[in-house]
Amino acid sequence: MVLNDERPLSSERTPPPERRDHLLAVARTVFANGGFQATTMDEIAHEAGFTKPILYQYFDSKTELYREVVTHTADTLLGSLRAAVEDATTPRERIEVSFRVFFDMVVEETDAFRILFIHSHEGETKGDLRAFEAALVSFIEPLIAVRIKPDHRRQLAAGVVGIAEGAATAWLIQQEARGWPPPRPGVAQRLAARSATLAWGGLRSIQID
Amino acid sequence: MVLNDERPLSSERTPPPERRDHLLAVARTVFANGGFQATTMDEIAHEAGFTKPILYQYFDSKTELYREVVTHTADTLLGSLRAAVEDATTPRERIEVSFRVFFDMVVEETDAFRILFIHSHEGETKGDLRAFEAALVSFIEPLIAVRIKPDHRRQLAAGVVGIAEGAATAWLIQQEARGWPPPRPGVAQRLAARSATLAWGGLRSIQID
DNA sequence: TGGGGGAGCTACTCGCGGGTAGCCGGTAGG
DNA sequence: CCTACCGGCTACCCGCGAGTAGCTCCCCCA
Repeated sequence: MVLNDERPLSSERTPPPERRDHLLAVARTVFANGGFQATTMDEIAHEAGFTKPILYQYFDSKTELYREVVTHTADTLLGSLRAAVEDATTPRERIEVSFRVFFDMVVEETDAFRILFIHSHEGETKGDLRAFEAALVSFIEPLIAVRIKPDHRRQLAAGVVGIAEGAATAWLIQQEARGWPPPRPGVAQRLAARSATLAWGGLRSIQID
Repeated sequence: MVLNDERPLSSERTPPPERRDHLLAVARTVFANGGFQATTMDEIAHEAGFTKPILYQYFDSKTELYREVVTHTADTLLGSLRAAVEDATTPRERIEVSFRVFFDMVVEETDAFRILFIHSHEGETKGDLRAFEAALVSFIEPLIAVRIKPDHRRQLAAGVVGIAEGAATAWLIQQEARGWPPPRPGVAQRLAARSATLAWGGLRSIQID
């Protein structure tokens, strides 16, 4: 319950409005490194240059904070995907552009994806993650133009999402093993192009049923 | 430090030797339902008809127990895969039989796979899981006969594994949502055949680089 | 029928970390 | 220069669950 009269606040570090975003960003990084359980609120607060009570001014609980991190990432990706597909015309183009958007984000927002794919989720955080995966599959589903049974289409969509996740996970783990060097330029394009070829080639060979 | 002189032990429920296996099996089910964190040792012990101290006679710690569950499953799957591929002759056959083995086990040993794919692995348990995924990718890698760069081959292998995991996860979640009905007969074949088609078709369209 | 032994259980300790009460110091205003 | 206010921090509480000490009761044997 902060009434927030705007006093000048002379030598302030980060004024409250931006502070929330800052805290979210820090939380994202710390969660990315350690996962949900292993990360403590003290750790996040300290990393952000504050202490726990401040954190609790902005977020009701650890779970809440984590969910916000996850859903923010998920929403961002899904938004980008939808926007990108708008501009594409052919089915193949839609698949390719989707992979491009996906891997661009994996490479540029690595922390976010480490949370989504490397650490998995139990308990309170499980639901959001499943919803995200389901949303990805549902996004891909209508892009599959073959005339097949709904459950077959859904399975193929899950497979295509799996291709992306598999390649992304492998890349993330490799990067981690190498101590997070700066990503080689063009790596996102390469990952996307190869995955798209695999997926598209696979989809082309599906028989109508 | 049990010296285990073999006295008859008349009206024993489960004699120590089998008891360990029993406990492992129960642990697998309970972990499958709740994941690592949410499951307590009390819960496992009680579910097995005993109490905590007994559990600690066979396993040094919760983490140890969990790791044993995970590696047992992983080893079983990898063993079956290796055996199955022996008998196959053509590359396509090897891919197909691998998917068959994989989905057979997903459908028949559902609990094991819920642990591997649906639940979380942070901290201590993370390493084993990653090793398992890496082993799967490494298993698929040599089955890809195209002449391409090593990193490209590895990425494709990760993609193929992703197809399997994506389809498996989707099926598991669907089963859970439906309250774990008995799997429809032939579902493993269907999942395997469709996934194999997707993967094989995709691999066929890869360009040599 | 009494005694000894051991398997298994009850009931505890202890550390950890999420969440919070209440103090403290600095700044601004008189 | 003194005082009042308030942002932020220190220091605490509390529940939970992993791991364990030690009791109990049952079974076997004398």
